[in-house]
Amino acid sequence: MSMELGIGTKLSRCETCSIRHQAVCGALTGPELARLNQIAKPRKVAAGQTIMSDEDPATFLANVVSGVVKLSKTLPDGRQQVIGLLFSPDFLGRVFNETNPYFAEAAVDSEICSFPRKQFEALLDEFPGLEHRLLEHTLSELDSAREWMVLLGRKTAQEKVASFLLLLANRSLITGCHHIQPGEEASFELPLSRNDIADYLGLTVETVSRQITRLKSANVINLVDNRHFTVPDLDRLRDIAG
Amino acid sequence: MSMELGIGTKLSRCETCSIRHQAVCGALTGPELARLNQIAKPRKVAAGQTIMSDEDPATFLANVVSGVVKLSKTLPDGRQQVIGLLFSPDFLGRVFNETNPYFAEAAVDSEICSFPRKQFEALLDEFPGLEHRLLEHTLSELDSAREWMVLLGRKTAQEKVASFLLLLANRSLITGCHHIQPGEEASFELPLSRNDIADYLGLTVETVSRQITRLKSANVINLVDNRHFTVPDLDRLRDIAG
DNA sequence: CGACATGTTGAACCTCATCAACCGACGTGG
DNA sequence: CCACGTCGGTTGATGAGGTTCAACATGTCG
Repeated sequence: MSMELGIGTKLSRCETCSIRHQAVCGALTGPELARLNQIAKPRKVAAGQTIMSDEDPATFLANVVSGVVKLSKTLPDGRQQVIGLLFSPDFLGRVFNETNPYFAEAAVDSEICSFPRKQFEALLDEFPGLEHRLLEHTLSELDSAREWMVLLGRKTAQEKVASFLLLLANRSLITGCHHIQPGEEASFELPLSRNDIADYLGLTVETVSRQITRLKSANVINLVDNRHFTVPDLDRLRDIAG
Repeated sequence: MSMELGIGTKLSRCETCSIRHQAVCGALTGPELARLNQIAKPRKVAAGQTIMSDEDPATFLANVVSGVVKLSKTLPDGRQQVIGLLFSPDFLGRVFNETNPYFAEAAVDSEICSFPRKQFEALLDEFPGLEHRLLEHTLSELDSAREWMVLLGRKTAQEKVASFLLLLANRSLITGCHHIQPGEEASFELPLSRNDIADYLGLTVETVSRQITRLKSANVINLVDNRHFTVPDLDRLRDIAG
């Protein structure tokens, strides 16, 4: 049985999970982790597939195991705003609430590990360490959201695009565990279409496109293709991002 | 001793606190509440006074007991963004972090009840119920922040101003426990200067001023003075807010 | 090959920012 | 007591940054 523990027994899925220590699950060990394992259901999600929708009841929560998840909200008349990107050890969904607070879809091919909401909440109640991890995670999401509010409210198109590229660079460096040698150009992937980038930055596709070509002309970035770019000098990008 | 309990003893400050059940403290009773009471320090803050600054180390946290607290962030070149308003039972400050994530100042004369951060964190660790309350609070702050991102990124000046007035109306109705009779005009207070409103909405003072007079001309709102307005028909305001 | 999606580029337009003047309220000092 | 400066708010004229609309390029898939 994969949920038994002890020398010689088979390891459970949670125990061998690649993000075990980074994600909220990191709070649990032994029999506690086994309990989580019982309700965890891994799932592959292809790029473009929706994971959860606002309007829908919040039936499950999830960890992002790999890939990128795009969170968005839409105004009645169709205007859209991307309100966040979730990367590898991030947590997805809304605990203690009956409806999802946003629309979530896979930006690139991704893997998530989902939990039925009610059962996960029961575990939160039972294991304060788990709830603590979730709190820490929520707090840092709140910090990021507020940082983004400054961008949306006060930055120019140029600064917005630069900030976005910088964000990707930072996240890629973390999750990829990639160390750049001085002088080495780091290469990054754009997990979003121009349209989604625009919706993330509160701009239009055209403006995003123009600003990207402008950064390219200024040799701040190089485009290897529409979805990959390199940054010769991160500090210069940082300056422009403000 | 005010921290002892039992029939006939004097009630502690926390026990008689007006927001005791609404704030995070609501999780505690009896000896637990007494522990919180030991580290709680109430404080009056005059309008305009700063409460905490980013850059400063996060030495304390607080509950907003009365009044309104303005949270903001400033770009190196001085551009400012108000990233949130805190009302009566809201929680102020950043647990588990060495520096404050924002600049906080009293928007109007306010009272807060502060706790040394380290000691409060120790209580969180000791009383899971307290941490749970804080999590719930943080989650709903995150929801609001994301809602505001839609406003900042996608709404027009007109919609922004209308949304802001609507927000005030909603918060006033909650905290004031005020029930509007059908046909009765509800009256609200603007806790922010035009300048701060602009910084909250990602606009300039001039645009805010123009949009307010526009709403006034359309009879959506009435200004009794610069800091007070009434709304004859909240649904109309809601329509304009989008 | 044509249909479609995604991205870039150009031109015209418009919303909102900028700059400046003005107004009323308030406090201070001659 | 009134002139004066200051502060918060409004209003007007002008202009720039970003949107809108449209054309075009490129790549992909039936």
